Amino acid sequence: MALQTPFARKLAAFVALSDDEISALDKLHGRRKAFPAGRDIVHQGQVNSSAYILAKGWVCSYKVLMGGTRQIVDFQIPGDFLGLRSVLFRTADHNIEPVTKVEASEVMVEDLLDTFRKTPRLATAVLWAASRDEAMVVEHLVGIGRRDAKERTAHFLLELGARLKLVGLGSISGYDCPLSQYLLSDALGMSAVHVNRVLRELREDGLVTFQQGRVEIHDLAGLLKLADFDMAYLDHDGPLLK
Amino acid sequence: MALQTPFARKLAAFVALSDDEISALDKLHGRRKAFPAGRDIVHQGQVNSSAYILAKGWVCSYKVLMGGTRQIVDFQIPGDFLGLRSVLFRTADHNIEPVTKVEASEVMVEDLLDTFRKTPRLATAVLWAASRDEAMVVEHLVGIGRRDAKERTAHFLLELGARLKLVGLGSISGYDCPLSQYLLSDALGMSAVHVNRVLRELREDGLVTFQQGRVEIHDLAGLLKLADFDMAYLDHDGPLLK
DNA sequence: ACATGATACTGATCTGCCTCAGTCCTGCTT
DNA sequence: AAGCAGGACTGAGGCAGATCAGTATCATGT
Repeated sequence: MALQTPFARKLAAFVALSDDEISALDKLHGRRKAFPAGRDIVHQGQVNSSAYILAKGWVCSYKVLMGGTRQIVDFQIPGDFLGLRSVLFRTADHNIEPVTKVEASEVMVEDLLDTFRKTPRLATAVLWAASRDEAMVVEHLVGIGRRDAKERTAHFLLELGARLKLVGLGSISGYDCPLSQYLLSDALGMSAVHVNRVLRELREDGLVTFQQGRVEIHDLAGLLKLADFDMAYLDHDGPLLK
Repeated sequence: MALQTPFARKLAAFVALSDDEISALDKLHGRRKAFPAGRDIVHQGQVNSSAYILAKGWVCSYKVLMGGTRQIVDFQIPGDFLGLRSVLFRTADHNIEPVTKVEASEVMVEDLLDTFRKTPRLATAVLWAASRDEAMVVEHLVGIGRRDAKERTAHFLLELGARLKLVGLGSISGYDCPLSQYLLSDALGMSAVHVNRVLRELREDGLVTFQQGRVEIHDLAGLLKLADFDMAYLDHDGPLLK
């Protein structure tokens, strides 16, 4: 059976999926819903929210704190699972906001737990996918904690490129990116003003340009070196679970 | 059947465990090993490392970057799972270093995957535990990205207290803490010098003292307010999965 | 044709935190 | 008892990045 969805394709990188498992995954996809850009799909504190599998468009997950400032934890792109934690914890611990117009399949909690019961290998696969997401958050943590603004920005652009390439939405030399400098600043933990200056510096150094919604990587080697980028945490060679 | 280990106690917060499941969990605990403080249990890039369930002592997980600086991602205390990602990814993406003398039970990969296959509810439970860890990492990310040094330190001390209380190693008013100011600085993403100044400020404000390995919380309300602390991500009211 | 609102971009000033360069104290080694 | 290492602690000076206060450009709607 062919791998239909980007989500199945992602899981297949870890667990060699049987036909039964693939069809169980397909059944997981519930009603397809559309969301406009800007209005939250899930918000902090919401109980019994749904989970989704993202089919089209970009979203970001973020947390708000007292001062009104927010920290974007990660962006999600097609094939990514949304709101798994919100479901497992019953109450959402973060907001999810569409960056662009978005289409996503709803996943019902009971269906999810039921699928785990009937096809335990899929539970392991989802655990793997969640661990991969955690690895990404850890990488952001390290970036914000110990990389300076320029390295951090470079790293971010490289990571995004690598992720998009894995789902067929970009190449090593460039990709379309709907993020504003404000969104970038909320994700990178710096001011929008500074994001702007850093992007100018990267441009002047001949490393990357990010203009009109398009990222072009001009000097990959230089960028990799600046960012100390190691994509081990995104890339694995073949399914672990046969 | 009684819940023997802190690990089982933690999982029971999410999944109501049957006798069969509890004994499956117990069988997961392999050889008990001891490690001296300071020498890494697992290091970045190591392949086929084991996972462990921490029984005694504290460890930290950290990543090193080019400049030789490191970022501590989290500390683990008894009952926590160590190196799950290293196992699922086949190669470790971070280091694990004992902060004190440590005892831990080794978990073999095959046993783990086997347990998931035979008792799928345990797979869901481990997924939940992993998600809880991710929630903690997310909270650190937000802290480093958007909280200033004082708020961040306050938040850290509160979180540690809450976690220790859950496993019976401390109370709301204080706990023993074997961390040096250097370790703190690596975790909080600031210099040791600054950690020292911030701790002094917190002490002078009458909020907390951290001296001679002991944290005493003197003004809980004030500290909670300063840190904008919300323990929803650590605390859940009863098992989700009956 | 003219407001309105996003987003990109810039210069000037201010500040939180880092770095350097120490001191003091305690416990360990020889 | 001296010597030494690790950790807590302090002051002075510097800098990365924040904040403030704009301008320029483009796409909306009216």
